[in-house]
Amino acid sequence: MSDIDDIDLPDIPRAPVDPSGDAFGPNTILTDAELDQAYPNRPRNKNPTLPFADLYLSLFEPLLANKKKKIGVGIRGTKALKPHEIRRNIIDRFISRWRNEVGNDIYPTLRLILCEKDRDRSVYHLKEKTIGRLLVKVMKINKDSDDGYALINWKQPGTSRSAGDFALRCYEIIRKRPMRTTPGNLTISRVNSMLDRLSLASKEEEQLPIMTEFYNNMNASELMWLIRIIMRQMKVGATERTFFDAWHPDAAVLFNISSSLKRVCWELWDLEFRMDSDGKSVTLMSCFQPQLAQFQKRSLDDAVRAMHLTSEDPIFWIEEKLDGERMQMHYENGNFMFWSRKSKDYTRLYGSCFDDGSLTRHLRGAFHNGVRSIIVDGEMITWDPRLDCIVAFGTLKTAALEGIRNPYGDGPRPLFRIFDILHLNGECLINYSLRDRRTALERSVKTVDRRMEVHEYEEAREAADIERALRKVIAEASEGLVIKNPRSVYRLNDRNDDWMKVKPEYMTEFGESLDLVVLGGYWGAGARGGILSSYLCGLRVDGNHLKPGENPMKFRSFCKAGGGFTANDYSKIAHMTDSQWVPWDPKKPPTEYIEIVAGGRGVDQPDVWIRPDKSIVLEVKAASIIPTDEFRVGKSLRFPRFRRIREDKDWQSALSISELIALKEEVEKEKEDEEKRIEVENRKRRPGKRIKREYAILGASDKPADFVSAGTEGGPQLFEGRSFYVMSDAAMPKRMGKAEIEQLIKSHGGKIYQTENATSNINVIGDRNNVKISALVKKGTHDVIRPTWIFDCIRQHELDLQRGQNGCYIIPIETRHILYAASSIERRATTTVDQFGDSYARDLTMEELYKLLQDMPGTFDRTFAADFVKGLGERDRQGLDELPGWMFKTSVFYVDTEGQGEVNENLKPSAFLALFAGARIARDLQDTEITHIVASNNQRRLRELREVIKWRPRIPRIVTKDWLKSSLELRTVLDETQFLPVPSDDW
DNA sequence: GCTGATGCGTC
DNA sequence: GTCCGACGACGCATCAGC
DNA sequence: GTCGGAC
Repeated sequence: MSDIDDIDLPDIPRAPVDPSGDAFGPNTILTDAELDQAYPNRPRNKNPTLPFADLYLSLFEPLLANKKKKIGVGIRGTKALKPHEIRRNIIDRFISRWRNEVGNDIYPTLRLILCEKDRDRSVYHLKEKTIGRLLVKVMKINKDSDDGYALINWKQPGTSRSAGDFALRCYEIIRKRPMRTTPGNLTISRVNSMLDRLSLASKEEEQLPIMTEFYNNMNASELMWLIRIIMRQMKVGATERTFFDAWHPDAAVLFNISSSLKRVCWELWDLEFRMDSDGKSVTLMSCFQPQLAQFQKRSLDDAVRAMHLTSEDPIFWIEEKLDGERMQMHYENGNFMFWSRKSKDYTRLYGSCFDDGSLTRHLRGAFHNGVRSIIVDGEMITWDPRLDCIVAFGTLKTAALEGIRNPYGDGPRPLFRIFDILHLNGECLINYSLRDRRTALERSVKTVDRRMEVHEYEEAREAADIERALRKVIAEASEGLVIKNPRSVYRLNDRNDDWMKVKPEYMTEFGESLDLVVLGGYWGAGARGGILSSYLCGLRVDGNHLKPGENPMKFRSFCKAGGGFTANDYSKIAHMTDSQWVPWDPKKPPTEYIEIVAGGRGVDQPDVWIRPDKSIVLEVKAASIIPTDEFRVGKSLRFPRFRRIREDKDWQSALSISELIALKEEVEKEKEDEEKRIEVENRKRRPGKRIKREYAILGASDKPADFVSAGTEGGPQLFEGRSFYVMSDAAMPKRMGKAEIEQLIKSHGGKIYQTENATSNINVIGDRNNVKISALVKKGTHDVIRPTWIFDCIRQHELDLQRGQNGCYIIPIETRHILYAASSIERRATTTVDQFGDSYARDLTMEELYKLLQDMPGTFDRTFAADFVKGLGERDRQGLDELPGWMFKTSVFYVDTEGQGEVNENLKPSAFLALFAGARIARDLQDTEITHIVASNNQRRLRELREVIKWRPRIPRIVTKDWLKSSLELRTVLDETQFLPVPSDDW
């Protein structure tokens, strides 16, 4: 008897495995025979499909005409129909006409009406810009003519009211041509096959003839609606819900379990037929619409109330909300399939069997015996095995691709965290409670360490439990929490109170809130056509960033804000900035005031700009500050949204670049503090139990802190005379945009090029295997060095400067700096030794280390250091191999003795660590070269220390031993302010 | 051949 | 409450244009 | 993802 059979499952008949559904991907064009086999009961039409023009004449335009609520249209004696009732009537009439005149197969037309849900035809790669270009060619007009310009700049307000409505603008322009005015004679079926061809065409030379064919056979209205279909934006005031309801009472259910329009049309054409509970099951290899979590905007108590706790079962669940991608996985007898939240097939990325893919090849033995088939729901995240932590959002695809190329490498890789199960061995589980599903999940899936894991949850009873979890989440810079009702069934394609997301912003105003100056504007689309609906915001250049002689009213682009405005906000802003807007000329950008990313790169240039002193200040809220290449500041906002107009502020009092850096640090510190508080609380409750911080390695999120000091004025420049080609952003030890890295290099005198052949002896920098880097690696002409090396060099340089040394010391390459070695640097790196024979890269045993320290001649007491090695406990030695010998080369440490003349036992290992990393150990606190004091958190002693060092020209940083340890673990000198000893009296 | 523009899909 | 469209950031893929 | 607005 297998484990699964232990689960008490009611006797639900086994759902048949559907042979149709998603087994054929988009654009598989099947023969009739194949179709007959896959869909034996599909309906056949008795007559040809209706003319394409009928769609707009009897459906789209009538629907559009009844989109808005009309008052007083009731005919005398009858009750006025509500717009949605009118719309429903229109749809009903269209469907019944189709049944009468054509037959029961409505699929050809429904896939045009609900084009955004049609997954049987893949994407066209055509949007406004490209369609505009094609149309110019199709109509053989000059792209610089008025009409050509109006097509490309479709959002720009002009003479007509079509600003922001691309299809409408096309209509206006097409209508002027000597074209047919009466509808053409293309049938819906013919349009479908032409669209099939269009979706297979990828190049302009293939697209153009098809578009021309459309153009020659349609009138302007038909073309307008065709363009809406191609762009998958009907905007007709009726979406799939309305059509499904009109088509068949089970249509929505079938769509939710299959995501297939084809099945909705071909299996539910008969109104007499109703699906039974068996048919309503989630089935294997058929993509279902996942359940979503509702945003909880009321109080935590309300959230708890929504869990419907009873005295018999007063429990709800708390899960961490993971910052990855929602993914469903289907498995049957060695075959896998994956789909994303919006039903995109990702099997190619993660694998179809145990022999391929970035994930599935590692999943042998992931299921308990007896599991023949299973469907699970979870979050795909990125895991870095080297740091043993979750990698920041946005790296998943990269990691998965790398996992395919290099399945057994030790780089970041996909990790699938499963939190639900929908199907097991032929049984659909959606109608079981979450708690029962969980039991089934735990009995069927085995953890494959850091590849596929069952997501943890925590049982809770009251709001205080959420609060506690929330604080922990803040400290770990996590996304938030999901609160789940363990008694709830799985509701497909639904957002309800059974799953609720709770975000930290709710409690504390932790989300960043920033006052930004508006620099530019963008014309809006659709309902916001004809107005400036989105604004380019910027930061004032100040401090070191402003070069002498520059206009102090200089701003750099930082983010765009286009959400959160009410209609009233827009009119107010329009009023406040009236007649101050200047069209943006890409050839002559107003660089005196506004800097955007140079060289044509970066985010779209604004349509219009405004002088900062004539502009306004917007308060913008965001989830976090993130690195970017698109904005000149090098940082941007995640999920930015407008809050209010700051009429009390102007360009001078709004946020500047230095203030942003300060703000960022402050936010991080607050998080640290919060974390400490929770640790204290937890300790009180469970003394001795260590806080498990599996997923939040110190410094993994954002540290080391920013390099605030750009290069020094006048002094020697670290990278003087060196050339660099930065090929990617930095993933380690923190994420940093390509532009930001380039900026960093430039500010230290380095020259930046955009190709490796620009000059000889170029340093190629890269941190991931993107296309460009892969191509270069293939050529094998250049070494690719990780950005960490740049950071290490700069940090070292900054330390040198602190100590008054002006030398420019370039750190030798170590193995960990190498992304790819074409030459012999790898060998050189491993054989590089310093003057004491201390390997930069090779692991040292404790014996070797002990000997090394004893043999070292020099200015300080070697036995003092060597003694530490002997005295080290096993625990302290762990994880301290492979230490970079240069890291603290120019640092002078004083390990506090608390005036006892004897180093505190707790601090002993610190001294050893520092020493090994190249630091000098000062024996006397009076030594004025001391750069760092390693101290405990004894409040009285801290006060004494600060008193002693207060007047020194170079004030040493007081740090905890954790700073040293973490710095060494991460191989980077971390920001000291994150590791200030926190005074406490109990030590 | 490389670069930038454009589109798609994730959040 | 629920739905829907108009917006934000990123990374990757692909093609047009030089 | 976020948000406002229509219903």
